[in-house]
Amino acid sequence: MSSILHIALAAPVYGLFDYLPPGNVPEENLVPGQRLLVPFGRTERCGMLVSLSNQTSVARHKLRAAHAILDETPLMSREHLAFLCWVADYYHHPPGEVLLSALPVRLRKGKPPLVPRPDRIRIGDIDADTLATLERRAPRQWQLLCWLSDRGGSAGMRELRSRFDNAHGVMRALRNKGMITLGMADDAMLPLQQPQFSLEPEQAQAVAAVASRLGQYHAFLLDGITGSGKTEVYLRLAQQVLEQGRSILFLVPEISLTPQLISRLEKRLPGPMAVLHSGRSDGEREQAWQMARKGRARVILGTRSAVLAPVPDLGLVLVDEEHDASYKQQEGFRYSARDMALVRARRAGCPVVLGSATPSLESLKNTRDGRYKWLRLTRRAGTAQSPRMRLLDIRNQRLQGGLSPQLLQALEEVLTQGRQAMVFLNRRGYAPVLSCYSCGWLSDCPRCDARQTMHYRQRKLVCHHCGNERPLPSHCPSCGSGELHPLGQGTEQLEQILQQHFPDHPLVRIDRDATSRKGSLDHLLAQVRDGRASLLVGTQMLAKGHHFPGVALVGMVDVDGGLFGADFRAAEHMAQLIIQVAGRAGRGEHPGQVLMQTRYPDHPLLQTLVNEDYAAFTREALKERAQAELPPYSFQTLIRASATKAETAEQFLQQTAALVEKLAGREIQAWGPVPAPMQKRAGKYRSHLLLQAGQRGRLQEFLSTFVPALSTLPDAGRVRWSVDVDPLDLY
DNA sequence: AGCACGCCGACT
DNA sequence: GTCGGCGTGCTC
Repeated sequence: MSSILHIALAAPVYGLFDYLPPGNVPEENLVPGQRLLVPFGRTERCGMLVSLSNQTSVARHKLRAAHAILDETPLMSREHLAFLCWVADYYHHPPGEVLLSALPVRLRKGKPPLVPRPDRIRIGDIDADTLATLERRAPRQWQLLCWLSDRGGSAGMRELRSRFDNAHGVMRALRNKGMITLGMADDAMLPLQQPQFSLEPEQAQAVAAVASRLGQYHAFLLDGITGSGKTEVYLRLAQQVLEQGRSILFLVPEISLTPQLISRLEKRLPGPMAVLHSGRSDGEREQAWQMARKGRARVILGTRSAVLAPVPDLGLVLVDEEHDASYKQQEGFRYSARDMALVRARRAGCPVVLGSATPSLESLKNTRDGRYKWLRLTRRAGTAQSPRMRLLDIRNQRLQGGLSPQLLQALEEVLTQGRQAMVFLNRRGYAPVLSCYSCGWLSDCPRCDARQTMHYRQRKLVCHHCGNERPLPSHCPSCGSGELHPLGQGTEQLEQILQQHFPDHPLVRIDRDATSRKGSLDHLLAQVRDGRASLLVGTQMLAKGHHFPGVALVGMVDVDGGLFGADFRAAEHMAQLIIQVAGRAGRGEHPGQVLMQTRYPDHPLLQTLVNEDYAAFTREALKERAQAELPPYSFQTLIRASATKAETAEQFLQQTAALVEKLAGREIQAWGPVPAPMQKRAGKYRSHLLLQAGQRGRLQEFLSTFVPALSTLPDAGRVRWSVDVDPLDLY
């Protein structure tokens, strides 16, 4: 009885690779979910055993034996493997890349799992004589022992670290003497910290609605305005799920996973928490991943990729700010963590809650269709009032650095009252382009169809699309004249202008340039929170998740950018951004005001947002989408191709379009090939073919024969191509 | 993705 | 005469 091992390998090849079992290994030792070392071409790779059978479509002589088993116990359950295979199938992405991207980096490379780091410290054997000398000879060790004994002889490692700086050396010394022991917490449920306050009626209703469905799949949209207390709803639900001994997967957007959120959850939810996100080191991520896998952490908090982490006994899935674009991976394996969160909940048989103040049109449509239950939080907690929004018509205005006299006036008033104000501009750098007044030269990027942005302090020109940079020229590279001038504004310039205008009011700028060093964002945010800074300038980083209760005025320098975007989702994203930014104002007791500069004050999108609300905007937008048969009323898949020559990419997609025609019925429409909106990017020419269908099932069925056939097209080897199922933006 | 093979320019 | 540039092809 010869077994065939079906193994996933990280290679851009569809399907699994078949191997024979390693020599001298009893077959019962092979379990799906184990990693194996296998020969692959001339090298050796780490792969994941997905299944065993006695069948293979590979010629007998090509089969090779695996070299070794890397894990005694499998790293993934069969259910989790099945989920990941489902994901690979849905996105028509090579299963090896999907399965291995769900592993922490070291494990993916075939390294042995890290030894679990002890998370608890206990008093060991204390010898009276040694103790006496310790007080004099090693005061730090003495202090630590006293602290431990005050807490009943044991404490959590995290607690210890926050209490003692650089506890590592002290601990090692004590451990060598046997005076302390390190180990794992016994996972006994700690008592819940009951909150001291009660819920608003709407919050209580939302909690009750979800709680009534614990133990079964049900999807909820928690549609709650900024400040209405969505997080409190999550926390109450999580507490109930923990009491049942099940786990919570809590997804948040990239930017909002802050130390404040982590510590808030830690205070309210008992037991260890696994935090998974890209800002942590590989080691930290692996430790957290293992905690999740073994069920030692019952709360798994993370960004996009956390949706792929193994979580046994899943009892609740939470997706905060579900509309956020960072849930969609924009390169390689282009999955949507929000959508996969729903799939996971369905497979695990547990509720899923999507929360947002500005739900995506997709989710709103699902509530209309009855697929999600719509839970609304319409009241701000406490006495906080919703901000007043006003448009500032800047046509025929004398602007100073892009700021109108009205906006400057309003800022002045707020600042002299001793309150905080925020100026928002979704463009970093000093100016989006540098130009020569004598010859018309522009700071074009040599590798993209884009301009290089001027960065003043760093004295350079940078392309925000490919990263290409050069020193800031003092004279025109084309005609040699000294008449170089920046055109337009970025946050760096705003900072400078506002500083000159309000020299007595300390200012903080928050954008990717100002916060690139680890921890600098928290440092800047702290300055705002404790009132050291009264003026904030920044990009959309400001709009996400941070609370600024003291901000009484929000100025938006330019809301016109999103009004006429080429992308059909541009208006939706702009509306979400405006509402999210507006939500930063007046979370304290004062009502805030929001001033938006525009040259199109009559634009229907702006009118609806200002005179009505986001809900009114979404009703209009959904009508338009339905009429145009655009998502969520249809389903799309984008085939992207890029090559060093524009014709090569175009040619491949023409072959692709012909293939669509051959394989598809009327139900699949193909648009293109068309050059991508920014055709040249990072030195490559990019082209698109958009597929669309009225039904998801039809499109999926088509893709499952179509995508594998793509690699057989004549020019497939000459271009880089990728399949983007449910593309979020068409760039 | 790696890694090789393979055919054309500047170097000990 | 070789070292090495990256185009193309394969990996159970």
